Amino acid sequence: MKRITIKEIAKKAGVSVGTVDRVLHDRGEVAEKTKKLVLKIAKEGNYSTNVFARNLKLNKTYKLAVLIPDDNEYWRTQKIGIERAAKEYEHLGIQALFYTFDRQNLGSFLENSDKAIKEEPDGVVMAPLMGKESPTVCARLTENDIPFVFVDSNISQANPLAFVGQDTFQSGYLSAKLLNYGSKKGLSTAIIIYSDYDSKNKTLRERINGYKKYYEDRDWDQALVTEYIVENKSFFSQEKLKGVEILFVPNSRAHQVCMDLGEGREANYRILGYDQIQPNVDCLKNGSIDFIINQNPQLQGYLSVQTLYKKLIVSSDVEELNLMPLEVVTKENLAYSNSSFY
Amino acid sequence: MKRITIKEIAKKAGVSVGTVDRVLHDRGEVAEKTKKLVLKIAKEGNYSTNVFARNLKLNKTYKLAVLIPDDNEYWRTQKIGIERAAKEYEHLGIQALFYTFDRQNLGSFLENSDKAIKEEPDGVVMAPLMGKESPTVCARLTENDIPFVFVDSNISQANPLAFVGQDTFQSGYLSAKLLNYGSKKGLSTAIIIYSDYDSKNKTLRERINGYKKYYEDRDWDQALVTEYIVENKSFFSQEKLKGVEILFVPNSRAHQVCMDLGEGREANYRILGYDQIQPNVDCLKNGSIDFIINQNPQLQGYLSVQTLYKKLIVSSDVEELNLMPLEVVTKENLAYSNSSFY
DNA sequence: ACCTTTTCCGTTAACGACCACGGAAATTTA
DNA sequence: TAAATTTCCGTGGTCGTTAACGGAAAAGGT
Repeated sequence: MKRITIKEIAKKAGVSVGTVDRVLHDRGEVAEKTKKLVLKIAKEGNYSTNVFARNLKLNKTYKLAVLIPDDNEYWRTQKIGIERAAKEYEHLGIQALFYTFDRQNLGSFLENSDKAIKEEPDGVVMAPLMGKESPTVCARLTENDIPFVFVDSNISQANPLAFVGQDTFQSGYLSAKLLNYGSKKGLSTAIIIYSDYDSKNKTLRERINGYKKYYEDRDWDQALVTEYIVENKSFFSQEKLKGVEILFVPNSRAHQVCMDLGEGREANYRILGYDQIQPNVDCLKNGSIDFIINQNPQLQGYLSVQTLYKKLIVSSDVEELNLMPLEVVTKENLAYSNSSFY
Repeated sequence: MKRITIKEIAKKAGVSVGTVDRVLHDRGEVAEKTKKLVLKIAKEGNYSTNVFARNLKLNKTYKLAVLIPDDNEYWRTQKIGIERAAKEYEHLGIQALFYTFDRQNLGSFLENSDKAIKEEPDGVVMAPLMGKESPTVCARLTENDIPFVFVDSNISQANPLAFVGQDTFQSGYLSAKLLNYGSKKGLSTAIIIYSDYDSKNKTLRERINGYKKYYEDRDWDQALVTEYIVENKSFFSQEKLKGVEILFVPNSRAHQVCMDLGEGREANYRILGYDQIQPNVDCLKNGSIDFIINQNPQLQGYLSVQTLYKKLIVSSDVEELNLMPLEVVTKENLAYSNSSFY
């Protein structure tokens, strides 16, 4: 079905292309009557702007500000995905500018977000990790009509253009299923949380809740699952893990657990952790970790840019919710979830 | 970094844009000396064609011929992915034309592929399921300079633009890991193959090989794994499955196995199958199937079109190997691998 | 009635690539 | 040497959209 062009609309409406353009862009200076006529004809003719002509004329480079941390492999992988997309869309006018911040340092977040906004970007990719301050930044973006996409974490009230990430609660639920496979009454579980910044994380909480819900749904003894806040490795030399069969590590520190356990003791437990980072991969390979749930950080980064590309350049509708699959990584499918981008 | 335009090249070289254009398109009618000069300047200026200007001028709709089966939910889901991508890229000039064929009927494949090629498509998405005849079709496409992308199965010798699918061998290997979780010496396994057309499948064979390799790598007793060709449900009333702990169904028929077992007997086995089709999903939900390995058919379809879009319209490099993750689906992450596109 | 302001609309020149057309200069042929 | 080719190259129009600019007509002001 052929689309009508501005010129054709102009002819049908008996006006000039300038007028049609003013109507379609709501630039004013056109009588109500002609406006209605033009809109009617445009609709009937199935008008949609010609992406090629539009961008050729505008000849614009779209600046995307990327507001994420850069302090570990997970975020560096996100960055790689973003850079990959940016490169791919480079000659279509996409340009990514990074404003990496330090999660421990609120000032660094505020400073960088401020710098980012001052640059007047056309779109923003951000990780809304700062519970209180992120909404403020989003408010400023909304005010300036700058579309923004969340990666990793979501704050749906902030009304982002899209969210790219994972369902954390469900990932905990799935973890319980995997780890308890073959058991009829549930296995004794220690949830290991190192007492660093990650322990206050909202994501962490939801994963744990998901895990516990699995036991609840099966009427298994809730006492089987215990949370431990670990200060240092001396924890593991105590007798706390006696009788425990499962170690559930709801963040990327599973490799740390293996190391701190020492002396091949990790073979006594079923262990599941998060994020396919190198130290975890090593543990998967040598068999000390059984499962890793991967969040596909590279794909997240890639999709966040792709979403903004679609919005800004192609002006097409975008998926508001891009949930990454709960990707189960084991020693056996490691190579493939690694080599494959998707 | 700004890219040089044709006009700028012309100016620098002291020739007209027409000449530059002839050089860049190798249309001849230009002296060797000027040709070299133009190419040098183009290279130095980091020239690449402006996608917007190019497509505006050409104003072309690219016909993509899609040569796949349509006989089950898996392929219909592939089709949905393709349609989704086609719709998304519609106003960029992409148009998908379907030539669905019947896998049982060689004539239908030949007829449809012939029809497809006669339409002179700009690109082709195909499932090379016909071992002997697919290469012939590919040869014709190569002859006519029509790029083609394989989905689901690969024949790398045919030199496709890209392959979108899964690593079948590894998926079998992973299946063995999941099903034997918690066991130290391997569990007794029956591989169930219904004696229909699927049984001759190459994909099927590779999955089984992967499964067996897992036992081999662990020095488990190979006799633990037995293949059964099943004619009909009477098989299950015999005593063949006595002592068997695992049922590995290397295709999408796991639901059939559950049904044919009957009387809740499926609860006695650990069962894994392939493809997240509705009957399998139902079995996952009621707990009769433990794991499904999903091949992400919708994503496959989507990516195959996206690949051709990149090649034809954006003229960018494309990923030659797009391996889908070995997505493990359980009752617990079902909703999410369902609702999520990626 | 005349001047000023506002409202409304048409004209036009890009954006970069593409290619048909024609024509000058160089080369070959008669 | 003139005519006929061949080689090589420039011109100009087009794709659809955008937006600056200017101008006519209508409305308002004195």
